[in-house]
Amino acid sequence: MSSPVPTVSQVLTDLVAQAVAAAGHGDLALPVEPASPAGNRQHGDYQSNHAFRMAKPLRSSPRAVAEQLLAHLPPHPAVARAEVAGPGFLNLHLDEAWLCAHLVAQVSDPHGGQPQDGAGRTVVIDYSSPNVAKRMHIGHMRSTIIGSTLDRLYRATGYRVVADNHIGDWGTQFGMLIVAWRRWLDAAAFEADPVGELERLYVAFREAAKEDPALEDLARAETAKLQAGDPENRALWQRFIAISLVEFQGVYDRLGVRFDEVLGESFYNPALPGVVADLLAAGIAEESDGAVVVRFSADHAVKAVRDKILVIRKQDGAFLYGTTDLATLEHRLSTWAPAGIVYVTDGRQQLHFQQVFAAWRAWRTARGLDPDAVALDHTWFGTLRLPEGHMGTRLGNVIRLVDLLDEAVRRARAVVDEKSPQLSETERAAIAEAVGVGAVRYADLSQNPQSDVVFEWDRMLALDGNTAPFLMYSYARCRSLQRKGEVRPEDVDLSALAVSHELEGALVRLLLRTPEVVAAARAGHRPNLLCDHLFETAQAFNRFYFELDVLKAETAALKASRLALVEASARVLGRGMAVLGVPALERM
RNA sequence: GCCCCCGUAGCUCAGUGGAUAGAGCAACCGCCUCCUAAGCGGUAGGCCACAGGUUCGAUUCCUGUCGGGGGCGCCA
Repeated sequence: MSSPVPTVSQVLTDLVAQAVAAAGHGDLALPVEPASPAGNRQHGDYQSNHAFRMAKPLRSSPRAVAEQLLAHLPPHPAVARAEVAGPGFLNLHLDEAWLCAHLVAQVSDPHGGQPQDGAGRTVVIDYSSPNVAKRMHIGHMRSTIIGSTLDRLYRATGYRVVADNHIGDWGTQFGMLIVAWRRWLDAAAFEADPVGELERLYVAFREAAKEDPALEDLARAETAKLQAGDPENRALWQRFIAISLVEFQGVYDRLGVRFDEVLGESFYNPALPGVVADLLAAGIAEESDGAVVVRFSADHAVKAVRDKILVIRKQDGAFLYGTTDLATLEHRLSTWAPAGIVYVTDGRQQLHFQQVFAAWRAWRTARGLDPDAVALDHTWFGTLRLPEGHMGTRLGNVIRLVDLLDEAVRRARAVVDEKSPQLSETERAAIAEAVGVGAVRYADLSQNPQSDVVFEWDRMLALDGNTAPFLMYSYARCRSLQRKGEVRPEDVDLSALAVSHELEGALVRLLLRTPEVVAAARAGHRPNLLCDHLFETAQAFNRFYFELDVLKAETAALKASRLALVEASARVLGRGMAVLGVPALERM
């Protein structure tokens, strides 16, 4: 329907590429370094550092090459002025009328000017993956929130995404649970909080087994019966899964998380003997002390796996999660033919995934198949710890995810009640829910995923400064202004946009950069880049809002222009917040 | 022992092979008769752990040292 809108960086990079060709250096086979926003306003809007790259092969000075590029730079409406500065920077000062027109084109585009570079490609994203029969705690938060944001980033850039929740629904804990269920079930407690009761039963079992080791044997027997298809155990197991999924869904609905598939570990169970047999037959795996292992050589290309062993079948014949991961990989590849698979887990699983990937690649090669048919990516995040140390069900210091959300909403509610007492009870409750949950999501997303996190309530639940509520407030201000001015967003004449003040110019430039930032955040699996940018953009909006009059602007033209800028801001912020999973409210 | 991450303002953290390293919080000084003060402006705060190297340019890349976290055959 509409032609795609290039990013500003793309327009300028193309221009530099043309200058390279016009200067007769098109044969350098050197990809043109993308033009980047200038670090300092005095250095223009964007800068091209490509002359530095070209200088060496040309045996010339960067400065001289930059001068040459400048001389051959084709005229373009975007560029008001270009100059060479310092040792060889090509500084580009952009034309504000062009910037405005480009911003209007961007925000009018169905994709918000977001290049759809993933069009036609599929990516599977594996995230959240909680264990059945346990309530989700804050340890599940990072995978869920970061994963769902990667999901949104990929979709925003045109990919077809298969979000797959690989839940932990298989394993020896079910035997324990079945034993405990039959002995100690508190029916009333189960009625009130089903998964909470399952969790209590599990902990009770572990406690009791310390005193009475015979319980372990009973549990093993029940696990074996379950795996052999015993109808009673199987029915119980299915019930555990069903109630757990209901519980998870409650959290997912609040967090704005949804999956395309929920294929738990048990789904792959039937395939596991075949995987092991195949790997043995292919010579990838071998028997060792009664177990089956994949052994990696001391000079393996992947340094991390050197001299390491991946066990895929235990001495007792049971399979491990590495086995399941291999079967899962095969299934995903044959079912969805993805260009990539992204696993979002804790950083402590780095070695595990390196081993699984290496084993799978060797297996592919042994079958005469392309090991590079799919890009495997383990996107890991830093460990979440409590100020006092580690957290665990058995340590008894877990913070449940629902409790975190409830506390966030409670704090948000106190602020809403104070700031907006005129709103109805229902509306204040809805705002508090959105603000609280948004704050939690943003707190996790706004730092580098790979940093370790020490969980602190006040930081996680902050409502001022660089937080989701700040973005939400900025957006709500746009809408408030439109209501007061009695303009419907869809009626705003965007073409009236012009820059008459440097605060407007700064805002326009930031709004225009958003698609570049979304692309970078997706490519680097770094949602925090988008958080930073939206925060900066919202700050620029608030400065504009504070300093300049919109509805009371001196002239009709100025008012029209500023209303256009407000609408453009609302669209960009709203779109960006949607990618982060932070709700955009009409008022707060 | 080997492998992976981290060390940036008082605190919590961003950041990039580019020009003068940023934000939030905390501290201090200001701004609501005016479109939402969940906001805006200002002051103060730094050997980017340390030492070498790579180059036009290193906080960023490489090597080493020190300090912290994590992982390393039958848990996930």
